Amino acid sequence: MQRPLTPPPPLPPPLMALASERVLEPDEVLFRAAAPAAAVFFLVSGSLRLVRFGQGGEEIPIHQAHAGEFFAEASLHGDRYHCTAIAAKVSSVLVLPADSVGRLLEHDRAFSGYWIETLARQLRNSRARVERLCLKRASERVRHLLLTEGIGPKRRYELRGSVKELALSLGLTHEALYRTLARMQRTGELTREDGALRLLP
Amino acid sequence: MQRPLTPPPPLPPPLMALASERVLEPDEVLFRAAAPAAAVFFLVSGSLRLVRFGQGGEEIPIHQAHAGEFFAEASLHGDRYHCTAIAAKVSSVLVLPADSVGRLLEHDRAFSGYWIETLARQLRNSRARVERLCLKRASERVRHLLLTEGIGPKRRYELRGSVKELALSLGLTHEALYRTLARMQRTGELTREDGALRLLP
DNA sequence: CTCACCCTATGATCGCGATCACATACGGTG
DNA sequence: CACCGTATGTGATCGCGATCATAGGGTGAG
Repeated sequence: MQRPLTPPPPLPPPLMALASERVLEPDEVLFRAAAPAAAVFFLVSGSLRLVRFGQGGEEIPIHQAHAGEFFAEASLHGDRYHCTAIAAKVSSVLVLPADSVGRLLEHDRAFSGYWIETLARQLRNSRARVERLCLKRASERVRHLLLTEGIGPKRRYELRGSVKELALSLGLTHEALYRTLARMQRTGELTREDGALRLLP
Repeated sequence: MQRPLTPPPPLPPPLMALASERVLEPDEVLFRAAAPAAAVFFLVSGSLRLVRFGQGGEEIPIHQAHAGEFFAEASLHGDRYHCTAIAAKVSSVLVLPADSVGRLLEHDRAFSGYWIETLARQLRNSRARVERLCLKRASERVRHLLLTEGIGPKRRYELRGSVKELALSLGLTHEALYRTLARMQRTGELTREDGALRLLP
């Protein structure tokens, strides 16, 4: 049972004033690549896949959005979405019209500061992921994940969603990740308890 | 002879007013991880490696900064550098004290808009790189690079720096990249002319 | 010039992760 | 209840990229 019950952080009131909520069913498409970029979104609950389609029509996963995250922030500066957003489960999103948010950015100094911090945090996360994906061995990627995202001296990492999803975000197949986790447990580098990973040495 | 002679884009005047220039010799360290984050930087010419050090003391490359890019933008929000910056060749950087830039962000609306666009562009680039690194095969990464970064219908990609550096940023060894480029040329997917790659689909 | 150094490039081998296959457990649905 | 879909594992095999080795070429220093 996956019920963390962590409410997403509240948004600034001026932003909430622009928002309308939309509930998505699994596999429902929120927007499609190349469609006019009309809005920025905030995921209240559930999760979405942001994907592109390869020349063979296969899905290329770009990002997995989790509760409490903005996505499609590029709508503020580009005029087209560059990926397709598909709900992975029942999800609730806040729709924030791009033009309204743009006006808010220009006139509300506190909000532009908030937005800069949001972008900077996402940039940090994305850079950390690049660093992780440049590591060659699966065990190194897992260790890096725990070292950079883990909490406390034991580097506890609560995994949101399934191990399969984690494997995807680590650039591994789920088989490779299962095996790597099992091997790291056997060698005593790692423990798993309910839905969390923890480093030992 | 690697002399693109593309001058970096000019910075906004209020930012230039805060800047002081510093010239680095090859292998000179600009800042070290965990040192107090005193400044944001802009690379005028040359290139730098942003690295961390693994538990074995080996360099883990995080980013290669090129002329015309900001780096260590996180200095505005964190109080420590989270990586070490080392000049890869003779380089010229603009030093932008974090507290001054922070004040500028609070008071200069045009500049905060500029900064938001800068962060958003970097976030897009970083996300594209994540997407690229999640591809399994080397040829797919090269194709993805040309499709997303290439210019014009022929997807021309001018490579800045050496093939070895490109291999690093693609998460490959240089041997693998050399071989992949050679194979793609043999199969007619790709051409190389002086310092550029071009797709031939 | 010679020498040192690095980039470029390719060959040979190895190991890790991808891939295919299969078993089990769990949760929801009719 | 039976049935289905999905997540969780594990085994067997294969292919690709990592790794080690080697060689030519270009450049700068002395």
